[in-house]
Amino acid sequence: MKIGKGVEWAAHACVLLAALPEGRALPGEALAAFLGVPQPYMAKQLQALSRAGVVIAQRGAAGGYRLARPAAEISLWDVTAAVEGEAPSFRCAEVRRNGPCGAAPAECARPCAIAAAFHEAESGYRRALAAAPLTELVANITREASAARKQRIAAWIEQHATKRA
Amino acid sequence: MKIGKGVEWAAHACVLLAALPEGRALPGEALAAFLGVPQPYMAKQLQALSRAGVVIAQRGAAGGYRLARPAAEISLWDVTAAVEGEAPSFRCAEVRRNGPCGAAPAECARPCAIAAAFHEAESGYRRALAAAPLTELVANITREASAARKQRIAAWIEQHATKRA
DNA sequence: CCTATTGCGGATATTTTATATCCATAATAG
DNA sequence: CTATTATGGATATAAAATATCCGCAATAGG
Repeated sequence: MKIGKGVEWAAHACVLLAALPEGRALPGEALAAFLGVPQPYMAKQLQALSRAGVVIAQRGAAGGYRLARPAAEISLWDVTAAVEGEAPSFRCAEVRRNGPCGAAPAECARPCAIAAAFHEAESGYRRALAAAPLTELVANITREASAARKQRIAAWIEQHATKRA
Repeated sequence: MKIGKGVEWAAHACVLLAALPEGRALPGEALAAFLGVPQPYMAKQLQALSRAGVVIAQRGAAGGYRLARPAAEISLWDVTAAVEGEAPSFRCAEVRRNGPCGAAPAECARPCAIAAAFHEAESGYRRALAAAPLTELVANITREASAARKQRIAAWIEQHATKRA
Protein backbone atom coordinates (compact mmCIF):
# COMPACT_ATOMS: atom_id res chain seq x y z
CA MET A 1 0.00 0.00 0.00
CA LYS A 2 1.65 3.18 -1.20
CA ILE A 3 0.70 6.82 -1.46
CA GLY A 4 2.09 8.75 -4.41
CA LYS A 5 4.39 11.73 -4.07
CA GLY A 6 1.76 13.90 -5.64
CA VAL A 7 -0.23 13.82 -2.41
CA GLU A 8 2.72 15.02 -0.36
CA TRP A 9 3.44 17.80 -2.82
CA ALA A 10 -0.18 18.85 -2.99
CA ALA A 11 -0.37 18.95 0.80
CA HIS A 12 2.72 21.14 1.05
CA ALA A 13 1.35 23.35 -1.71
CA CYS A 14 -1.92 23.81 0.14
CA VAL A 15 -0.10 24.65 3.36
CA LEU A 16 1.82 27.31 1.47
CA LEU A 17 -1.34 28.67 -0.10
CA ALA A 18 -2.88 28.81 3.37
CA ALA A 19 -0.15 31.27 4.29
CA LEU A 20 -1.00 33.64 1.45
CA PRO A 21 -2.44 37.02 2.41
CA GLU A 22 -6.00 37.72 1.32
CA GLY A 23 -6.37 38.66 -2.35
CA ARG A 24 -3.11 37.12 -3.55
CA ALA A 25 -2.39 34.04 -5.64
CA LEU A 26 0.69 31.97 -6.53
CA PRO A 27 1.55 30.86 -10.07
CA GLY A 28 2.23 27.14 -10.44
CA GLU A 29 5.78 27.79 -11.50
CA ALA A 30 6.59 29.76 -8.36
CA LEU A 31 4.90 27.12 -6.22
CA ALA A 32 6.97 24.33 -7.73
CA ALA A 33 10.14 26.37 -7.27
CA PHE A 34 9.30 27.02 -3.61
CA LEU A 35 8.81 23.31 -2.94
CA GLY A 36 11.77 22.28 -5.08
CA VAL A 37 9.77 19.79 -7.13
CA PRO A 38 9.43 19.31 -10.90
CA GLN A 39 7.16 22.01 -12.28
CA PRO A 40 5.21 20.14 -14.98
CA TYR A 41 4.27 17.29 -12.67
CA MET A 42 3.38 19.65 -9.86
CA ALA A 43 1.12 21.37 -12.37
CA LYS A 44 -0.80 18.12 -12.77
CA GLN A 45 -1.47 17.88 -9.05
CA LEU A 46 -2.59 21.50 -8.97
CA GLN A 47 -4.99 20.78 -11.81
CA ALA A 48 -6.40 17.91 -9.78
CA LEU A 49 -6.82 20.17 -6.75
CA SER A 50 -8.52 22.71 -8.97
CA ARG A 51 -10.92 20.21 -10.51
CA ALA A 52 -11.81 18.91 -7.04
CA GLY A 53 -12.61 22.43 -5.87
CA VAL A 54 -9.87 22.58 -3.25
CA VAL A 55 -8.09 25.48 -4.91
CA ILE A 56 -9.18 28.11 -7.39
CA ALA A 57 -7.07 28.59 -10.49
CA GLN A 58 -6.93 31.96 -12.13
CA ARG A 59 -5.63 32.00 -15.70
CA GLY A 60 -3.79 34.72 -17.46
CA ALA A 61 -1.36 37.39 -16.36
CA ALA A 62 -1.32 37.95 -12.61
CA GLY A 63 -3.13 34.61 -12.25
CA GLY A 64 -2.22 31.62 -10.14
CA TYR A 65 -3.64 29.42 -7.41
CA ARG A 66 -5.35 30.21 -4.13
CA LEU A 67 -7.43 28.19 -1.69
CA ALA A 68 -11.08 27.81 -2.63
CA ARG A 69 -12.27 28.22 0.97
CA PRO A 70 -10.86 29.00 4.44
CA ALA A 71 -7.96 26.78 5.45
CA ALA A 72 -9.96 25.57 8.44
CA GLU A 73 -12.41 23.96 6.03
CA ILE A 74 -9.84 22.05 3.98
CA SER A 75 -8.61 18.75 5.35
CA LEU A 76 -5.82 16.38 4.42
CA TRP A 77 -8.51 14.04 3.16
CA ASP A 78 -9.76 16.68 0.74
CA VAL A 79 -6.26 17.00 -0.65
CA THR A 80 -5.67 13.26 -0.79
CA ALA A 81 -9.01 12.55 -2.46
CA ALA A 82 -8.38 15.28 -5.02
CA VAL A 83 -5.03 13.83 -6.07
CA GLU A 84 -5.47 10.07 -5.61
CA GLY A 85 -9.20 9.77 -6.08
CA GLU A 86 -11.77 8.32 -3.73
CA ALA A 87 -11.62 4.70 -4.85
CA PRO A 88 -11.11 2.32 -1.92
CA SER A 89 -7.60 0.94 -1.57
CA PHE A 90 -8.88 -2.61 -1.16
CA ARG A 91 -10.49 -3.89 -4.35
CA CYS A 92 -12.48 -7.04 -3.75
CA ALA A 93 -12.04 -9.50 -6.60
CA GLU A 94 -14.89 -11.68 -5.31
CA VAL A 95 -12.56 -14.59 -4.80
CA ARG A 96 -15.34 -16.35 -2.88
CA ARG A 97 -17.08 -17.11 -6.18
CA ASN A 98 -14.05 -18.87 -7.64
CA GLY A 99 -13.00 -22.45 -7.59
CA PRO A 100 -14.75 -25.76 -7.07
CA CYS A 101 -16.59 -24.56 -3.95
CA GLY A 102 -17.39 -21.05 -5.15
CA ALA A 103 -20.35 -19.29 -3.58
CA ALA A 104 -23.55 -18.95 -5.58
CA PRO A 105 -24.69 -15.40 -6.45
CA ALA A 106 -27.46 -15.68 -3.86
CA GLU A 107 -24.85 -16.16 -1.14
CA CYS A 108 -23.07 -12.97 -2.17
CA ALA A 109 -25.79 -10.47 -1.35
CA ARG A 110 -23.64 -8.86 1.32
CA PRO A 111 -20.07 -7.80 0.70
CA CYS A 112 -17.40 -10.36 1.47
CA ALA A 113 -16.40 -10.27 5.14
CA ILE A 114 -12.77 -9.72 4.24
CA ALA A 115 -13.56 -6.78 1.99
CA ALA A 116 -15.89 -5.38 4.64
CA ALA A 117 -13.14 -5.45 7.27
CA PHE A 118 -10.73 -3.61 5.00
CA HIS A 119 -13.32 -1.04 4.03
CA GLU A 120 -14.18 -0.35 7.63
CA ALA A 121 -10.52 0.11 8.50
CA GLU A 122 -10.10 2.45 5.58
CA SER A 123 -13.09 4.54 6.48
CA GLY A 124 -11.44 5.17 9.84
CA TYR A 125 -8.30 6.21 8.01
CA ARG A 126 -10.28 8.70 5.99
CA ARG A 127 -12.00 10.08 9.04
CA ALA A 128 -8.61 10.66 10.64
CA LEU A 129 -7.37 12.59 7.62
CA ALA A 130 -10.64 14.50 7.42
CA ALA A 131 -10.07 15.58 11.03
CA ALA A 132 -6.78 17.26 10.10
CA PRO A 133 -7.50 20.72 8.67
CA LEU A 134 -4.84 22.81 6.98
CA THR A 135 -4.95 25.26 9.89
CA GLU A 136 -3.69 22.55 12.22
CA LEU A 137 -0.82 21.70 9.88
CA VAL A 138 0.09 25.34 9.46
CA ALA A 139 0.13 25.78 13.23
CA ASN A 140 2.38 22.77 13.76
CA ILE A 141 4.74 23.76 11.01
CA THR A 142 4.92 27.35 12.16
CA ARG A 143 5.79 26.24 15.68
CA GLU A 144 8.87 24.37 14.46
CA ALA A 145 10.12 27.05 12.10
CA SER A 146 12.79 29.52 13.13
CA ALA A 147 11.97 33.22 13.11
CA ALA A 148 14.52 33.67 10.33
CA ARG A 149 12.82 31.10 8.12
CA LYS A 150 9.38 32.56 8.71
CA GLN A 151 10.70 35.93 7.65
CA ARG A 152 12.32 34.52 4.53
CA ILE A 153 9.08 32.81 3.58
CA ALA A 154 7.07 35.99 4.08
CA ALA A 155 9.52 37.89 1.90
CA TRP A 156 9.40 35.23 -0.79
CA ILE A 157 5.61 35.28 -0.82
CA GLU A 158 5.57 39.07 -1.04
CA GLN A 159 7.86 38.85 -4.04
CA HIS A 160 6.16 36.03 -5.96
CA ALA A 161 2.47 36.22 -5.12
CA THR A 162 0.38 38.00 -7.73
CA LYS A 163 -2.31 40.52 -6.85
CA ARG A 164 -5.61 39.85 -8.49
CA ALA A 165 -7.96 42.55 -9.66
CA MET B 1 -3.30 4.14 -2.50
CA LYS B 2 -3.77 0.54 -3.54
CA ILE B 3 -3.58 -2.85 -1.89
CA GLY B 4 -2.28 -5.72 -3.99
CA LYS B 5 -4.32 -8.78 -4.84
CA GLY B 6 -1.85 -10.91 -2.94
CA VAL B 7 -3.30 -9.61 0.33
CA GLU B 8 -6.81 -10.63 -0.64
CA TRP B 9 -5.66 -14.06 -1.72
CA ALA B 10 -3.61 -14.56 1.41
CA ALA B 11 -6.57 -13.57 3.57
CA HIS B 12 -8.86 -16.04 1.84
CA ALA B 13 -6.17 -18.70 2.11
CA CYS B 14 -5.86 -18.14 5.85
CA VAL B 15 -9.62 -18.31 6.30
CA LEU B 16 -9.58 -21.65 4.53
CA LEU B 17 -6.69 -22.90 6.64
CA ALA B 18 -8.61 -21.84 9.73
CA ALA B 19 -11.30 -24.34 8.70
CA LEU B 20 -8.85 -27.25 8.57
CA PRO B 21 -9.27 -29.98 11.18
CA GLU B 22 -6.43 -30.41 13.66
CA GLY B 23 -3.43 -32.26 12.29
CA ARG B 24 -4.14 -31.63 8.63
CA ALA B 25 -2.40 -29.40 6.09
CA LEU B 26 -3.15 -28.14 2.57
CA PRO B 27 -0.63 -28.20 -0.30
CA GLY B 28 -0.20 -24.87 -2.06
CA GLU B 29 -1.46 -26.30 -5.31
CA ALA B 30 -4.75 -27.43 -3.77
CA LEU B 31 -5.11 -24.08 -2.03
CA ALA B 32 -4.68 -22.14 -5.27
CA ALA B 33 -7.17 -24.43 -7.01
CA PHE B 34 -9.72 -23.90 -4.24
CA LEU B 35 -9.45 -20.13 -4.54
CA GLY B 36 -9.26 -20.19 -8.33
CA VAL B 37 -6.11 -18.09 -8.49
CA PRO B 38 -2.80 -18.64 -10.35
CA GLN B 39 -0.80 -21.22 -8.45
CA PRO B 40 2.78 -19.92 -8.83
CA TYR B 41 1.87 -16.43 -7.67
CA MET B 42 -0.24 -17.73 -4.81
CA ALA B 43 2.82 -19.74 -3.81
CA LYS B 44 4.72 -16.48 -3.39
CA GLN B 45 2.13 -15.14 -0.98
CA LEU B 46 2.20 -18.38 0.97
CA GLN B 47 5.96 -18.14 1.22
CA ALA B 48 5.56 -14.63 2.61
CA LEU B 49 3.05 -15.87 5.17
CA SER B 50 5.44 -18.64 6.10
CA ARG B 51 8.42 -16.33 6.52
CA ALA B 52 6.31 -14.01 8.67
CA GLY B 53 5.33 -16.89 10.92
CA VAL B 54 1.62 -16.71 10.13
CA VAL B 55 1.51 -20.19 8.65
CA ILE B 56 3.76 -23.22 8.98
CA ALA B 57 4.96 -24.85 5.80
CA GLN B 58 5.73 -28.53 5.77
CA ARG B 59 7.89 -29.75 2.90
CA GLY B 60 7.87 -33.10 1.29
CA ALA B 61 5.23 -35.71 0.64
CA ALA B 62 2.08 -35.19 2.71
CA GLY B 63 3.28 -31.65 3.38
CA GLY B 64 1.47 -28.37 2.92
CA TYR B 65 0.41 -25.31 4.88
CA ARG B 66 -1.39 -24.89 8.19
CA LEU B 67 -1.86 -21.97 10.57
CA ALA B 68 1.05 -21.33 12.90
CA ARG B 69 -1.22 -20.52 15.85
CA PRO B 70 -4.91 -20.49 16.76
CA ALA B 71 -7.08 -18.55 14.33
CA ALA B 72 -8.16 -16.27 17.16
CA GLU B 73 -4.58 -15.03 17.41
CA ILE B 74 -4.13 -14.19 13.72
CA SER B 75 -5.45 -10.85 12.52
CA LEU B 76 -5.96 -9.29 9.13
CA TRP B 77 -3.06 -7.03 9.97
CA ASP B 78 -0.77 -10.03 10.47
CA VAL B 79 -1.72 -11.23 7.00
CA THR B 80 -1.40 -7.82 5.40
CA ALA B 81 1.96 -7.12 7.02
CA ALA B 82 3.26 -10.51 5.95
CA VAL B 83 2.40 -9.93 2.29
CA GLU B 84 2.84 -6.18 1.81
CA GLY B 85 5.42 -5.49 4.48
CA GLU B 86 5.23 -3.04 7.37
CA ALA B 87 6.58 0.04 5.62
CA PRO B 88 4.28 3.05 6.07
CA SER B 89 2.20 3.92 3.04
CA PHE B 90 3.13 7.59 3.27
CA ARG B 91 6.80 8.11 2.53
CA CYS B 92 7.94 11.58 3.58
CA ALA B 93 10.36 13.04 1.04
CA GLU B 94 11.28 15.88 3.40
CA VAL B 95 9.98 18.46 0.99
CA ARG B 96 10.30 21.06 3.73
CA ARG B 97 14.07 21.11 3.20
CA ASN B 98 13.76 21.91 -0.48
CA GLY B 99 13.69 25.17 -2.33
CA PRO B 100 14.76 28.72 -1.56
CA CYS B 101 13.10 28.71 1.87
CA GLY B 102 14.01 25.17 2.89
CA ALA B 103 14.19 24.37 6.59
CA ALA B 104 17.58 23.96 8.23
CA PRO B 105 18.39 20.52 9.70
CA ALA B 106 17.94 21.92 13.21
CA GLU B 107 14.33 22.76 12.36
CA CYS B 108 13.67 19.18 11.28
CA ALA B 109 14.20 17.45 14.59
CA ARG B 110 10.57 16.37 14.72
CA PRO B 111 8.85 14.67 11.81
CA CYS B 112 7.09 16.92 9.34
CA ALA B 113 3.54 17.73 10.47
CA ILE B 114 2.09 16.41 7.22
CA ALA B 115 3.90 13.10 7.51
CA ALA B 116 2.91 12.87 11.17
CA ALA B 117 -0.78 13.29 10.32
CA PHE B 118 -0.62 10.53 7.71
CA HIS B 119 1.28 8.22 10.00
CA GLU B 120 -1.23 8.72 12.77
CA ALA B 121 -4.11 7.97 10.43
CA GLU B 122 -2.35 4.87 9.22
CA SER B 123 -1.65 3.59 12.69
CA GLY B 124 -5.41 3.71 13.30
CA TYR B 125 -5.91 1.73 10.11
CA ARG B 126 -3.52 -0.91 11.35
CA ARG B 127 -5.18 -1.09 14.72
CA ALA B 128 -8.51 -1.69 13.00
CA LEU B 129 -7.08 -4.57 10.98
CA ALA B 130 -5.33 -5.94 14.04
CA ALA B 131 -8.71 -6.04 15.77
CA ALA B 132 -10.11 -8.39 13.12
CA PRO B 133 -9.05 -11.97 13.94
CA LEU B 134 -9.53 -14.84 11.51
CA THR B 135 -12.16 -16.33 13.80
CA GLU B 136 -14.37 -13.30 13.23
CA LEU B 137 -14.00 -13.58 9.46
CA VAL B 138 -14.73 -17.29 9.55
CA ALA B 139 -17.85 -16.66 11.61
CA ASN B 140 -19.13 -13.99 9.22
CA ILE B 141 -18.41 -16.05 6.14
CA THR B 142 -19.97 -19.17 7.64
CA ARG B 143 -23.12 -17.24 8.46
CA GLU B 144 -23.64 -16.28 4.80
CA ALA B 145 -22.84 -19.67 3.33
CA SER B 146 -25.56 -22.15 2.42
CA ALA B 147 -25.61 -25.52 4.08
CA ALA B 148 -24.91 -27.11 0.71
CA ARG B 149 -21.78 -25.05 0.21
CA LYS B 150 -20.50 -25.73 3.71
CA GLN B 151 -20.88 -29.42 3.03
CA ARG B 152 -19.11 -29.22 -0.32
CA ILE B 153 -16.23 -27.38 1.33
CA ALA B 154 -15.95 -29.95 4.11
CA ALA B 155 -15.87 -32.73 1.53
CA TRP B 156 -13.27 -30.93 -0.55
CA ILE B 157 -11.07 -30.43 2.50
CA GLU B 158 -11.41 -34.06 3.47
CA GLN B 159 -10.29 -35.05 0.01
CA HIS B 160 -7.34 -32.65 -0.41
CA ALA B 161 -5.93 -32.06 3.03
CA THR B 162 -2.89 -34.14 3.86
CA LYS B 163 -2.41 -35.86 7.20
CA ARG B 164 0.91 -35.16 8.79
CA ALA B 165 2.81 -37.66 10.87
C1' DC C 1 18.66 -45.94 0.33
C1' DC C 2 15.28 -44.58 -3.34
C1' DT C 3 11.45 -42.11 -5.17
C1' DA C 4 7.60 -39.17 -5.37
C1' DT C 5 5.97 -35.15 -3.36
C1' DT C 6 6.11 -30.50 -1.81
C1' DG C 7 7.93 -25.93 -0.33
C1' DC C 8 12.00 -22.46 -1.05
C1' DG C 9 14.58 -18.96 -3.29
C1' DG C 10 16.22 -16.72 -7.24
C1' DA C 11 15.79 -15.20 -11.85
C1' DT C 12 12.92 -13.51 -15.29
C1' DA C 13 9.02 -11.98 -18.19
C1' DT C 14 4.81 -9.23 -18.59
C1' DT C 15 1.50 -5.83 -17.42
C1' DT C 16 0.08 -1.89 -15.00
C1' DT C 17 0.83 2.26 -12.49
C1' DA C 18 3.47 6.21 -11.14
C1' DT C 19 6.36 9.73 -12.49
C1' DA C 20 7.66 13.27 -15.59
C1' DT C 21 7.58 16.15 -19.76
C1' DC C 22 5.86 18.65 -23.77
C1' DC C 23 2.74 21.26 -26.59
C1' DA C 24 -1.22 23.58 -28.55
C1' DT C 25 -5.05 26.08 -26.74
C1' DA C 26 -7.84 29.11 -23.88
C1' DA C 27 -8.27 32.80 -20.69
C1' DT C 28 -6.98 37.18 -18.73
C1' DA C 29 -4.53 41.60 -17.05
C1' DG C 30 -2.64 45.55 -18.57
C1' DC D 1 -2.50 43.44 -28.80
C1' DT D 2 0.90 41.15 -25.93
C1' DA D 3 2.73 38.79 -22.21
C1' DT D 4 1.42 35.67 -18.82
C1' DT D 5 -0.67 31.63 -16.91
C1' DA D 6 -3.71 27.47 -16.43
C1' DT D 7 -5.85 23.46 -19.15
C1' DG D 8 -6.11 19.10 -21.44
C1' DG D 9 -4.19 15.70 -24.23
C1' DA D 10 -0.47 13.05 -25.85
C1' DT D 11 3.59 10.84 -24.81
C1' DA D 12 7.89 9.13 -22.81
C1' DT D 13 10.30 6.93 -18.90
C1' DA D 14 10.82 4.61 -14.45
C1' DA D 15 9.10 1.75 -11.05
C1' DA D 16 6.07 -1.59 -9.08
C1' DA D 17 2.73 -5.23 -9.29
C1' DT D 18 1.60 -9.41 -11.38
C1' DA D 19 2.82 -13.86 -13.09
C1' DT D 20 5.83 -17.76 -14.35
C1' DC D 21 9.69 -20.97 -14.33
C1' DC D 22 13.41 -23.76 -12.60
C1' DG D 23 16.84 -26.02 -9.76
C1' DC D 24 17.43 -27.20 -4.98
C1' DA D 25 16.26 -28.81 -0.35
C1' DA D 26 13.38 -31.34 2.71
C1' DT D 27 10.43 -35.12 3.89
C1' DA D 28 7.20 -39.33 3.94
C1' DG D 29 6.84 -43.80 2.70
C1' DG D 30 8.39 -47.89 0.61
